[in-house]
Amino acid sequence: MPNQDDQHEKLTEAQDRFVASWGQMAGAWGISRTMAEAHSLLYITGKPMNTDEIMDRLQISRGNASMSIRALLDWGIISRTHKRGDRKEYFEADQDVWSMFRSIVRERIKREVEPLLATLFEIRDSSPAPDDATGDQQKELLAHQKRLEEMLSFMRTMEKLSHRFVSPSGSGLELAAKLLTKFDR
Amino acid sequence: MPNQDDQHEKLTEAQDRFVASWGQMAGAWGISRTMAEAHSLLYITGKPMNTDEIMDRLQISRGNASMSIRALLDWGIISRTHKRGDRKEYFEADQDVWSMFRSIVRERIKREVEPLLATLFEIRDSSPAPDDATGDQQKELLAHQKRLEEMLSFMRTMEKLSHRFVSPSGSGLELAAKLLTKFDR
DNA sequence: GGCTTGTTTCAATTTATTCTGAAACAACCA
DNA sequence: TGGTTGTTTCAGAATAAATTGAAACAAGCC
Repeated sequence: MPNQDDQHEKLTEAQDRFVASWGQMAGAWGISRTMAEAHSLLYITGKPMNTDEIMDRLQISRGNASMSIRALLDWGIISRTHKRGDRKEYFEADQDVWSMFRSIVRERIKREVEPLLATLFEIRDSSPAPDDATGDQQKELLAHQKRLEEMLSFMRTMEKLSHRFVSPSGSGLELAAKLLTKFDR
Repeated sequence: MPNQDDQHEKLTEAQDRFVASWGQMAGAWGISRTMAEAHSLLYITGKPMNTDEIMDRLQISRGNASMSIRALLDWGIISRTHKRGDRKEYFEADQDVWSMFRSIVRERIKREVEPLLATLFEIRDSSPAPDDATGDQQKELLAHQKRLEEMLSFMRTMEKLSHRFVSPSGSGLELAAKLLTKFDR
């Protein structure tokens, strides 16, 4: 029968593996490796931790820890807590994966989709009007306009779709997703 | 009334702006700036272009152009063409935004989600079994298991959902998306 | 005020990524 | 086969991004 230390060591090892594999995905999610690691550490341990504990566990500098934690707070996927009789700040991760995911989507729309949409509108408005041209040139301008419109319409559909998922009433996201996959093929 | 050269200059300018704004998003999408620029150039001009034309227009080196084009081919969002009487290879972008998007999702699932899922399964299997423990330790192991399971279940739902969108029969993606947003609030 | 504890900032450095340019390669032609 | 045109590769250079560590800052306490 395994003893307690054995068990604990294995647990820690599993946690570390979880953190590492999450860190690898960081790039894909548009956040830095440390951010991803800190977040996954808080998620998988389920325990509030302070800056020093995070530094020690991830072997990173104080500055890096501070900035990564700040960024996670800005993204809204971790939150501050306090322990009685301890002046340090503690941080904990949202334990609901779906709500965590919603926060990420919300933030990425704000940071990436919205600015791009704004630019696309600008470009459309500053593109030459097909009415003012004739013949082949007019065709070309019309085609250009069409491509812009299609991209715009796509982006707006995606934006609206995401907002739906993200909105307070959008907790249906989980249900919707499950339903969609349930009735597959 | 605007003359032809005026019009053409404005068109080129609009295209350049499109390419630039797309390039800015590159990081967020997990591809390099040049890849994004080359792709958006092919998309917005709608014309097949050869390596030299792309180099000139984007002001990049031959090596960079070659590698970026190759990567785009690998992602399946541009394709080769040829012109009669011209030995050069030409490249053109998929003009259907939705199918383009599907290719991207398909590729990202393959590159990011699937490996992560595999690792998560491994971690679950190598995590210590709660049965072997007692008391608080058992509680802790159970909580760990639960968090792993939730993450796994989330990722699998997402994977299935994406596969649905991506599958040949999944051309319904566009319709589904439009419907979902249509009946909003 | 001065002391202790905890947090943030940021210039300098390290690390990772992207890009260049020239050489190697490949395919065709006479 | 040698010449021409087009493409790919890759070591080194340039660029961008993340990280460190020490100093500055805050807040509480005596």
